[in-house]
Amino acid sequence: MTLERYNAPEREAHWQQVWADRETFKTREDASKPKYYVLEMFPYPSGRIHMGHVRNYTMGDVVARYRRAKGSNVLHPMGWDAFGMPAENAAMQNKTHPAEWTYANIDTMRRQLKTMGLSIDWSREFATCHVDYYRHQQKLFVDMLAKGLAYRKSSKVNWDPVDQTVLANEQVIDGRGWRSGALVEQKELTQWFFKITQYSDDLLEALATLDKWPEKVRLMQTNWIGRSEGMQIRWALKDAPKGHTELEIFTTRPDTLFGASFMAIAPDHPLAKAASTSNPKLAAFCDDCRRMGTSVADLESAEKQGFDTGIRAVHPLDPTWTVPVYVANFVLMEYGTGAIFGCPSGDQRDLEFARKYGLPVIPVVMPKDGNAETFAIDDEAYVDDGVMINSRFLNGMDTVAAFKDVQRRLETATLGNGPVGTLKVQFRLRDWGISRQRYWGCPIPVIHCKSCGVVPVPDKDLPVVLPDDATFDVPGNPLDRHPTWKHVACPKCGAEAERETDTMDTFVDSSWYFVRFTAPAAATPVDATAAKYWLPVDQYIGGIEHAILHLLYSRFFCRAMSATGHLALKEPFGALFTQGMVNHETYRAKDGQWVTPAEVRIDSDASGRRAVLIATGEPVEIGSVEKMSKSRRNTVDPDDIISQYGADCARWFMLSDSPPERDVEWTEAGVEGARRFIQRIWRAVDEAVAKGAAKGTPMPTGFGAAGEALRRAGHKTLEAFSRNVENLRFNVAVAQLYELTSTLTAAMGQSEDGLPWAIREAAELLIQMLGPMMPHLAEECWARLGYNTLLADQPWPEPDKALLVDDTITIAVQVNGKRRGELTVRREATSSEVEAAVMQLDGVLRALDGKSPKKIIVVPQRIVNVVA
RNA sequence: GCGGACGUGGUGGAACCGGUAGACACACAGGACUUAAAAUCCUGAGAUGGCAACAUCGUGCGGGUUCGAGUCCCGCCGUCCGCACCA
Repeated sequence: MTLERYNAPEREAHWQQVWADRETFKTREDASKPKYYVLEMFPYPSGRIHMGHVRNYTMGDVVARYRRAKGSNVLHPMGWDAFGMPAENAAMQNKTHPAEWTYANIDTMRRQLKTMGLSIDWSREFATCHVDYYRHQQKLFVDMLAKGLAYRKSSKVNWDPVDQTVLANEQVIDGRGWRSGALVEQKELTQWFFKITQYSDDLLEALATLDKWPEKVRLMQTNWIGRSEGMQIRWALKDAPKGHTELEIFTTRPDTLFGASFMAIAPDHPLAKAASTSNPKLAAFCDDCRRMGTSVADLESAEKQGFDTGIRAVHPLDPTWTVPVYVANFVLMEYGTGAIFGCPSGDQRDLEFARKYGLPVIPVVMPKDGNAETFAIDDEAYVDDGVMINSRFLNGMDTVAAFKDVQRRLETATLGNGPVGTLKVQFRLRDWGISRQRYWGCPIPVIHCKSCGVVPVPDKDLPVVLPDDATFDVPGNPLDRHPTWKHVACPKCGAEAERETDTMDTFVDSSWYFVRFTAPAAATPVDATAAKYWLPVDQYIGGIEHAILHLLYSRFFCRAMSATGHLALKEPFGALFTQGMVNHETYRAKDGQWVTPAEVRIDSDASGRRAVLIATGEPVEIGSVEKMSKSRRNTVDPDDIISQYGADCARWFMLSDSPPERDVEWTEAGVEGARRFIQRIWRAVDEAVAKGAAKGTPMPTGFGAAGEALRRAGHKTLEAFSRNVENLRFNVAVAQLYELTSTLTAAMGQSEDGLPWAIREAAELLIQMLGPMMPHLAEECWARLGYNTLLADQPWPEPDKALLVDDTITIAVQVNGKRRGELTVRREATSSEVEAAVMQLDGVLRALDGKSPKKIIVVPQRIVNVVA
């Protein structure tokens, strides 16, 4: 055979050029077609693309190309999540500018992505660090401010006293700053927040409508929002500082009120602060508690600690009963009212606290089948529902009835200015703090004026542009220390004023980029017509690591943008798919150093696999399979793979074997397998051109057995493949193409009237199905099959329904549930026909051993079970 | 601690709604072609016993429902993930 091997790198460059020249993937608004918006989470321009990107964008590209062929008008854009800390860190280390570093990375990564042959409309590309993007984000901010969706409040930050800078949580390692190693302190700063809690209920309830999201993600968001129903109850205080006549707490268990033995308030609670002024020991205790907060690591093991304030609280259901008020380290100011009542018998934390400080433990709920005389609490609280005991008028009720009874009594009782207790829904969700004391982010467009206060930058003065000439040689916020940038006149009164020097969290940038893609050049943040046509995103694909924050913030932004008139949409992503990670074996040399896969050669035989260093032949230890990471040096550079084997090979491997939601292990052997398959397709098409009918030959009137079988295989594969791609079951779809290829190859070894036509048909179907997965090879084969059109422009073939159902079928025959043979019958065979045929089978007769069957269960077209 | 997912050959994984377990691929073994190798093609293979036909066992473990269970139910064991003092 003189057929040359398919030269992937060379042909891939060719087809990428053809697509670019013809603007094949440029999206045009076309109301005559149904729209389909496919989006993969846009990358952070960290330097180079990695295999995770390759997997993510391959999956998205299969969907995009498939939908396009199916007749949808597809939007498949790409951009850059380009603001963020790494650029600023790089600037400090390398004495460059964050913009320079970022744009250089974008150029590299764009070039890399283009070698993947993605069907992306590159004309819509943008980077969030460009003023043409963030100017619109500033407009959104100003509008949210006007609507009360953005506000300022005092909040704690991690403060590095040596570097004099604010640290993100991930920059705090074991309670110390990641650069300076100094002990991190908590510092109060006034910061900007988005009022996401305004939509707590809506964000929670709308999860039910997202039926094309993974159950896991919806559950994670449900837990994150954390809705709980309970009561807010006010207790009168005795011996309290002036002005503190009562204490309000939140509880989900008002039914256990008679089990109360103490009150506990957060160290930051106003009552704690008031009591501290006259009590130095208490003040010292509160300070201790605050320091504990910094080292999140040992929070888990932190012991319950409390301090008796001397204040007493009056039980709301018995004015003669008082309990002590403690400050406790486990009560959070941010949740509920920052105060609780302690019921040790019904809550494990309260129990530990009570045991430590010798407080009473009164059992108030026992299991339904419990004995009130003997039921006691030892070292485990009883937290389940049950029957009330030791609770006066509640005794004998179940917990639900007791809740209602207490609610009725507290709502009618009054204290001070209103009812003692009110029904209340609490959420775990907190407002979203967006202030970052950094340079490389979207400036928050407000001005602080001594007389006018916080003044939003007027629309006519937008955008607030980052100054190019910031310095990065010392820690701290470059915007704040810039000599001129922050000094401006107040837009209201004209007096000297200062710009806000905080920039926005980069999660803000990624909370609406998918909207901007629908009209990336619009003069306003959103083009209403384009947004209405394209949104919501039909299929969003990305990593599970964004299951909570990014997706929740984007859902919030849709609501906020709708409230400010920019959008009319609640949910941004109709369907979500979370893909697994790319893993690789790890290798360690004798000296314990990690070794990269590129430096290692694997030899394997029946006795196992061994790894050696290519350079020296020295043996290398094969370690566990881990997520690709720089620290373990088990990464494979997509550039190397693509330049050596081609993009199609990398794409095909990513889609094969592992289900897309699960982790995939990148292996050299697997890549070799993909490469072999590419050559196999190449040869098969060559053979099909030689042995198949000429292009455009009319269909023969009849086919022999081989032709008929090949046609059925082709159409059945088409039907199943399409279904699997639609359900993103790429690994199964891939297996089907392997199978069809084998069937086609085998058929070409035969000869029969009509078979050449069937061969051409099967080859064409195979190539068309291959199109979304290995687009370059498919174009090449399409041309070889005699077409001068682009495969990328071909409509998706429709299976011939008549070929999907067989006239005769083979079904399994069981005796007592054990398979004893099989039976080939007409598809429409009646149960009695099947029964009769079954009783002729050797295997059945042998298994029956002369006995006659009790009954025969016939499941049409499925199975027969003879019960003896 | 709470919540969730998963557990199938040597490996990755298939198996629609409860109906022939192991598709497809990798690795392996044998064969063909070749002076040889590479490449390619063909064949084999869950385990045990048997020359074979075939039989028995087999989807983490133990029970259950069913004519029939990888799939459904109950109880364990293991692995992974998320949240974590949320009152």
